[in-house]
Order: sequence, then structure tokens, then C-alpha cells
Amino acid sequence: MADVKSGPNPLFLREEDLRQGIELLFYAYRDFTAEPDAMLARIGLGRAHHRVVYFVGRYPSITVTELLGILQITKQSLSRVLSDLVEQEYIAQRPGTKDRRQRLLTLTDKGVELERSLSDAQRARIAQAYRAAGASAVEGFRTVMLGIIDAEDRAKFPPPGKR
Amino acid sequence: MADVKSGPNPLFLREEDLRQGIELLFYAYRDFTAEPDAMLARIGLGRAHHRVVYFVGRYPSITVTELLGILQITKQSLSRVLSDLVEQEYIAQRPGTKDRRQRLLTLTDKGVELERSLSDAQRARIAQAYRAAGASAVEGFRTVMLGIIDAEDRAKFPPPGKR
DNA sequence: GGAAATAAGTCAACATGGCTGACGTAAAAT
DNA sequence: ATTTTACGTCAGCCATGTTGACTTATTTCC
Repeated sequence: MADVKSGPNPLFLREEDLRQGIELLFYAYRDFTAEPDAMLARIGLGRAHHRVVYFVGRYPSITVTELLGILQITKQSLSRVLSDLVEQEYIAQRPGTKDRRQRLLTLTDKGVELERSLSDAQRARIAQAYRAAGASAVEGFRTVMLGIIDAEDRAKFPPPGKR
Repeated sequence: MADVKSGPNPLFLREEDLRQGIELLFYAYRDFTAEPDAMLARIGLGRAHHRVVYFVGRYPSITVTELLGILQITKQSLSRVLSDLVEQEYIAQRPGTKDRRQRLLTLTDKGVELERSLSDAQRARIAQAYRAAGASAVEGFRTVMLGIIDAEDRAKFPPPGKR
């Protein structure tokens, strides 16, 4: 590997800590997504499908607008993957009862199974990291991650007491 | 928002913790990349360019092979963004002295400035999260993130003592 | 010294998943 | 009755990943 310390870029401690934070996020996300991506490729789907299946599993009967708010992509982008998933019967749509313009999304049995098999690799990775790190480290992890996430979405992560 | 607790998906505690871990990573990465992405879009570059500029800044005189190992993409994919960056003089190449087949990559002054302005938003986000969380939470964060990262790359993150 | 391996680059073609813009329909809200 | 909202769709563009095939220069190995 090229020498970190040499060259016109002497890193100081504080700066180094922040860089390390950036890189922890880069490497963790890279490795975290690699396994499900490989599984998805085998069945002709992509990471975008995984995200949709994941959040529909997480929030059964979620609306399209809510899903768009989470994913932060355009409805045209969502449409593409969502139609795939509906056509292939991973996801079912039904009209809302209160508001009949809505299409409430739920996983089919097939969808539940797909979601489980995809996220299992990720759950295993998290579980192993949590186990190795211990409860107080996990609490620190949670706290820092919440600080990185935009304030609007922090409410999605209720404190331990509320769970 | 759709009701988490209702429906055919009763979540239990342990399962819920793991899901929360998955989502912390999703939201953190989403928000972490949003600002630099917006800046990049204004100058006609993309996230891939940021990654290259970042790691060339991190490891001055890094070789193409080393960079490929970090990014875990094909050399054809890297080639595209790297040529952009060399053409636009963000990155300079020079042959290795020990091995003249290598093209050692370094940031130009212009590249240093780009890297700084892009990563500043990210550094600020990390710094704020670290400050709010406190030192022991940061240590926990580090530990859990390292557990998520594949073992091969953990050596890139020397323990505090070695820094 | 000659063969094989390695570092890097290139061309071509393709897939995925973002984006914008324009437009349509049904239902709800004002 | 009008406007707004939820959702969908068509068309086209761009960024960034992929595979496969092939070249050149240099180093390493026998």
C-alpha cells in the first residue's frame, strides 16, 4: 500500500479521526451490501429491489408516497423496480380503505421468503458484530449513527425504553 | 406511516435490534452521501469520482491496483472516472521508480481543493455526531463498525494506541 | 536469456438505477 | 366545482457498474 504518512499530506490526529469515520462508513457499507447483491444478481434483481422488499417487509401496508420518502428517489425510479416485484409476485398491492387513491404494499409469502433470505446475510453480519462488540459498544454505535442521520429520521429509532 | 406492529409481521426484540442495525446503516449512508453528491452534480462529476479523489488523497502515490482493491470495482469502471479526473487535472500520474509499470496517483492542488470541499461536509457530519455522542460512544461505534467490515480490511484501522 | 506473469490501458457492448419532463386518471380536499 | 393529491406511465438521458477480448510495457522466474 502507498505510504500514508509521506507526501504533502501530513495528517493530524483530529483530522485522522474524522477520516477514519468516513472510511468506516465506506468499508462497512461496501461489505454490508456485497452478499445480498450477489444473491440478487443470481435471480436477476438488483439492490434497488432489495431496498423495496426490505421496507415493505418492515412497514406492511406502506404507501408508495411513504416508501418514496424513505428511499429518497423519484417515483419513476421506484416504479421500475416496484412493477418488477409486483409482476413477479413478491409484492401485492391493494387500495387503501380510508383513501382509495393509495396502493398499500405488502409482501406476499414469496416476498417474505425473498426478504428473509436477502437480509439474513446482513442480520448475521450485524449480529456477529454486536456480539463481538458487547452491549455498551452497541449503544455507542447506535448513538453515533443517529448523530450521522438527518434529524428528521431519528424518530424512526425509538430509544431502548420505548421498545 | 404504516403501522409497524400490525399485520402478519410481529417483530421480537432480538430481530428488532438487528433490523435497527440494518436501517441505521441504510439511513446513515444515504444522508452521508447526499451532500457531496449534490456538490458533485453541479460540476458534472459523480460519487465514483469522489471516491477516487478521496482515496488518492488518503494514500498519496497509490497505485491503480491498490485503488481497485479498495473500491472493489473493475479496472474498466475505474478507468472511466480516473481518466476524467486526470484530464481535468484533479489527479496526476507518474511512473513508479521501483516498478516502472505502475502509474502512481496523486492529487494536484486542484484535486486537493476538490477533495477537501467534498469531504468537508462529511467530516462536519462525523465531527458533530462524535461531539454529540462522546468519546466512549465513539469507541463503541468504531468497534461495531470494524466488526461489520470484512476482516481483511480491519488492519486499515489501527487501534488508538498505534496512532 | 526467454517465457510467463503482472500493471495498466483500451474498445465494445450491456445492465442497473438514478434523473427530468410531460402527461393522465382517480379520488379527496377545499 | 375546482384544486390538490396519490399514483402511474412514456420517453429519453446519464452515471456507474459489468463481461470479454486484446495490447503494451515491464518485471519476475526458470
